[in-house]
Amino acid sequence: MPKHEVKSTVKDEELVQKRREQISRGAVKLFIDKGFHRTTTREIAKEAGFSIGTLYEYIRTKEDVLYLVCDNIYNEVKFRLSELDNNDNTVEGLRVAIARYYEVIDQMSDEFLVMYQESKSLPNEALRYVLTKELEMVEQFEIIIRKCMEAGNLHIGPDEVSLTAHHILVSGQMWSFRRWALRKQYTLQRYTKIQTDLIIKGVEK
Amino acid sequence: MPKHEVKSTVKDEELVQKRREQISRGAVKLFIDKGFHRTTTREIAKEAGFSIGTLYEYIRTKEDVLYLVCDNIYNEVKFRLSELDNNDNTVEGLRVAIARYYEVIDQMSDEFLVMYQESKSLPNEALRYVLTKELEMVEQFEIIIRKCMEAGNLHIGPDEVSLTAHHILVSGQMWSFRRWALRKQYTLQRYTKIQTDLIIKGVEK
Amino acid sequence: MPKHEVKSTVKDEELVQKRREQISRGAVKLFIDKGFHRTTTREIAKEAGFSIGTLYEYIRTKEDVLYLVCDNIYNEVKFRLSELDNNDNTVEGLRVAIARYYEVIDQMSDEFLVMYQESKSLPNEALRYVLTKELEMVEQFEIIIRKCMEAGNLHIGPDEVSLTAHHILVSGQMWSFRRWALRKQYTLQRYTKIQTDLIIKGVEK
Amino acid sequence: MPKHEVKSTVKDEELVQKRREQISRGAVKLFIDKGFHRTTTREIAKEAGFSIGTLYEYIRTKEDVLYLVCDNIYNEVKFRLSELDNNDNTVEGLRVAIARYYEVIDQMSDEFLVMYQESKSLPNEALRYVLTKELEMVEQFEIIIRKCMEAGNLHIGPDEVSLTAHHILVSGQMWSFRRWALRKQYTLQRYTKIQTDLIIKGVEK
DNA sequence: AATGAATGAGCCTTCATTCAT
DNA sequence: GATGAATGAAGGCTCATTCAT
Repeated sequence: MPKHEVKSTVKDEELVQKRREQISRGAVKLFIDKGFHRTTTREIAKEAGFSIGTLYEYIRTKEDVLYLVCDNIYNEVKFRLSELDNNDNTVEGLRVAIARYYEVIDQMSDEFLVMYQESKSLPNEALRYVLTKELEMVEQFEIIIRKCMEAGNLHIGPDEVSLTAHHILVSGQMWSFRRWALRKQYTLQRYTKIQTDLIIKGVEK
Repeated sequence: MPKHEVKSTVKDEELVQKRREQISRGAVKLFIDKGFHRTTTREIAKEAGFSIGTLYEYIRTKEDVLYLVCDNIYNEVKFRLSELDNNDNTVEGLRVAIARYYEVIDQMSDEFLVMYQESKSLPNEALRYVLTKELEMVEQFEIIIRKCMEAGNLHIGPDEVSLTAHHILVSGQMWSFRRWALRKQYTLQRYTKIQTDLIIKGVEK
Repeated sequence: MPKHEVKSTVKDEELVQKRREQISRGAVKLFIDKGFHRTTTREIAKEAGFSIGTLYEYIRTKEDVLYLVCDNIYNEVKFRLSELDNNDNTVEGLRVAIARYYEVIDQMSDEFLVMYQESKSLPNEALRYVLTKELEMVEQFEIIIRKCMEAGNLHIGPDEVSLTAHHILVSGQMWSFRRWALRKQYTLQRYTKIQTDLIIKGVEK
Repeated sequence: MPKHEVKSTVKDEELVQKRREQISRGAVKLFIDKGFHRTTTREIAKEAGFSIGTLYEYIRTKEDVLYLVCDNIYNEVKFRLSELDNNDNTVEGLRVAIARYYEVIDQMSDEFLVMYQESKSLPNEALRYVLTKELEMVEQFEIIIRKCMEAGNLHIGPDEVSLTAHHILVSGQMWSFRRWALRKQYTLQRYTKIQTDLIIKGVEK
């Protein structure tokens, strides 16, 4: 799946990166606050620190901004999770990976919300690209789980690998989606412990 | 939490109910297709079968329509789940309840998606009301779980009751949110079996 | 060639006709003054006597307005020329027809200018429709000329019929296009006499 | 009428000429294709082969480009017609001049169209200058006609001289404006013959 | 109670022009 | 002299909402 491309009239590639960073950073704030549809391009430009004309030197449509935002969040998540790519094939390694993932979500809770609530507004091609990235994250956990299995540290039906991976992601998203309910009752640490136990005991023989 | 009230200029309460039913039924279709923001009030009126003027005799703002839709979906879900309110305190009863819930979600998948993706656009008061309903559903499962526990059929820490209930809801929503990925690999039956085992084995001693 | 259709959201067909009349009448004034591109839709609405929103109940794009204007002018011209459709097969009858045509152009000089200078901005389909109408006018004169020939009152090669008809139209348009130069030196009457002589003597044996 | 002046910040007069040549040459292409209003200054700069900033070193406004284009076309036409300035006072000489003029138009048909359809967008002063040039061309033909008359080769009322000259120009423009209709029926040669006969027989005793 | 024409604030986007480098 | 990033006024168009009939 090729990266969805956002056209810019500006030639200096470095500047384009910098400006898009500004756009994305500003837009998330606004999207968190009012959602994609209620945010105007003028507000986005203002928040990014330049004029509406300049904004449109770096994007072609408002939807491009949404894509930029989603793309940035994913890359950030991926980057933060990349450190997990260790070779610890124990269940403990899995636990750590899950915990790390929850942490990332906890820190980027707002961004997650935006991404999941607004990505449906992406144009088709961009949406497919984002879904691909989502699958990549599922795969990342599938790999970790399989390594545990191959090392004989986890016993689990082959059908359940994918489901468990999905489940890890979803339980993480739950911490973001339902924080209005969950944070009244649980700390991140407690939530992590309970969920991880649920997942791992659930799949263990 | 009092029900969020939608003002109408029409006196005949029965007619109001009937018309709102029409509005909601038509609007869901549109929201499923294009989302709340991309759907116009004119389209809603047309789908409902009457004029834009008439639409505004039964609602005050477009957001009222969204509320009507969310409210209707919740009521439908609640109604379908109400049959579960039995006194079967066995783990098997819990299994059946979960399965029933998944079934409902499977049948109303589109409506679920709408509700969860668009409810953030509700005005504050209405949003709170909807969240309340969500919590009521969590509670419904908490009650079933507690009954199992009190009957000695399930052993589980007190902290985990609420979380397990949330978990049931979320795993159900997952079937709706991630159908693009999950339905390629699982049937509803298989999904139900695996998830239920996960949940129940996870919480059992 | 089917009439190019302009969509309207308003159902009352009579009202649509009335409003479009208003739009066209107002728009010509503005187009005469500033041309199509320099006229804004807001100005068109204001000149027509209603709000921008109302304007867009009767057209879909700004180009529709241009089409309305061109269509109206053509119909007006055609209506005014329709009285010529007599059965006078003499050269005198041709003279009268030409004179009548020049008169119409003289009275609608501004409208003519607009039509010929702006019609290139019409969307393709509408442009073709307008050209068709132009050809119909050529044909109208061809018919009159042929009748003269068949009655033995005019002798002219078959190839030259069409060209003479075009020539009549163009010499008429010349009175509109070059008025800045011609009106200094000629009255309409004098211009008509000279041109007609030129045309008729030119084609006569 | 003094030549309309286009200001430039660049001192080197030779460079200015060269650059403006580039601008004009590129712009005609674009104007032919999309018209003056739909062509952007960026496109003009690109087509000319340099940056938008550089473009504005040689013009002050977009309208200056239009003026440059119109001026260039006129000069080209004038240059091509200058060879006609012979001393052949026969009717044959007039025929040749007309034929030569039609040829030029046939070759520069697109440019003609641009000039006549877009010159109304020129600022007032520039428009007057262009009209002056148009009159100069009329005069050029008037002179040829008068020479024929004085040599006793053509008999024509004094009033008709100017009109005939105008007519020659307009019949030439007609070949450009109405090519969509005329070229289906006539070759340039045939068109030239018929039109010239019409003009000359028409004015001859 | 129903209709649908009218309204206008406000949105996204373009593009001529400027100016610091 | 050349460049191209920045600007913001202005344009076309939409759509939630109202109100006279």
